[in-house]
Amino acid sequence: MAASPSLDPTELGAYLALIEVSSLVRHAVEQQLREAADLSYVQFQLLARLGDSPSGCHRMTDLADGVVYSRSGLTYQAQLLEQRGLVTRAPSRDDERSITVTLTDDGRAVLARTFPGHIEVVRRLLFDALTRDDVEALGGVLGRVRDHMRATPPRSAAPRRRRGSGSDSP
Amino acid sequence: MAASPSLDPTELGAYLALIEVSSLVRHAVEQQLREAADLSYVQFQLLARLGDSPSGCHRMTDLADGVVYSRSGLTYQAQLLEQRGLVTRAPSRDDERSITVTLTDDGRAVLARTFPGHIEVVRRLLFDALTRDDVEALGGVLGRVRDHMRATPPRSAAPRRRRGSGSDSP
DNA sequence: GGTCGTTGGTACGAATTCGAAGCAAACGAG
DNA sequence: CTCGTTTGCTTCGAATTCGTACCAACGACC
Repeated sequence: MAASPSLDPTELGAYLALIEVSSLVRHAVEQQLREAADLSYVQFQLLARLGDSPSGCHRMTDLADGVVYSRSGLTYQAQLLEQRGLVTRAPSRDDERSITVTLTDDGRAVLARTFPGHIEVVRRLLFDALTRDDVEALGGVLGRVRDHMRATPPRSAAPRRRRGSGSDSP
Repeated sequence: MAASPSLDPTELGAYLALIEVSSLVRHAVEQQLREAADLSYVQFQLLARLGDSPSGCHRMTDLADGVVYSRSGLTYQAQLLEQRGLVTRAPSRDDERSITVTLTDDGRAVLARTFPGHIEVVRRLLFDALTRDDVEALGGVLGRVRDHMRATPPRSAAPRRRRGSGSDSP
């Protein structure tokens, strides 16, 4: 283990700014969404992801992994969305244990109705202070980080069991 | 109001990457902190902020605003930290209704013990994929955004009352 | 074709989170 | 000085969140 894997002031500053900015954005967006469509941020993210998909559907696990959420939490949210008629849940044909979540027309409508306001808040908060170059730099760097994080380490859902000592053998 | 304040693909990508990266970092860090010191992320942030302060103390409200947390949530967390002896709470001398939260020696010790591991995770996740220039660009841009967000709009704690119709007069 | 380990999802309980309501101290105008 | 307003914090109830335990379906292997 490294004795002092300390961060430069620059790195520390970047990290703190990242957390602070994302918290503030989240907070603001959350209020806007709640007020405009009575959706939590996760719910909106789920709808957005489904709307983005060509098929308009996804497996539960992929959704949970995508929005970085616990599986049980996703079950809860999916139930809520289903009760409101914004999504449908049905077992997959390929894999009997998979549940396929599909965006309904109502869901798509809500998404379409909510998106502009959401975007507006984000633009005002995030991009009004930035130049074109800033935005490109930001996107580039964060994209690289995302790829890095999604590649190597444990995914959103940690491996099911956690054996005491070192070697978990296949 | 703008008819379509839509975001470029570039902007949208940057926004999504920001949310995704921050979520992943938060998630990873949270697990590490829980495991290493049985601290939630907020708790750690609070300790860190107090440790950063020259006086080692802050008002409740300033802490809540700093970490972007509800006031009631902060009360809860502060109680928890106080029970564990990591902070002290005492009414302020200047202002009888303010509570001053102060880091104890134990708290400082826990912070010192926990910091390296925390930093290590952040470095591995966030900075191992980045060049020096990347880090500087990231910090610069995000710093600018933070200043922008902290400046203009509603702070973490929304104004107390929200009158029905238009004119709230001073 | 049976068995073991893995994966996808759900129920349950415990802990957290937030907003609204409430209370007391401080401030400002008259 | 006194009243109305604002600010700082806590309590309360309701909703969310997560981890863990659990069940069912899949897959590999013998």
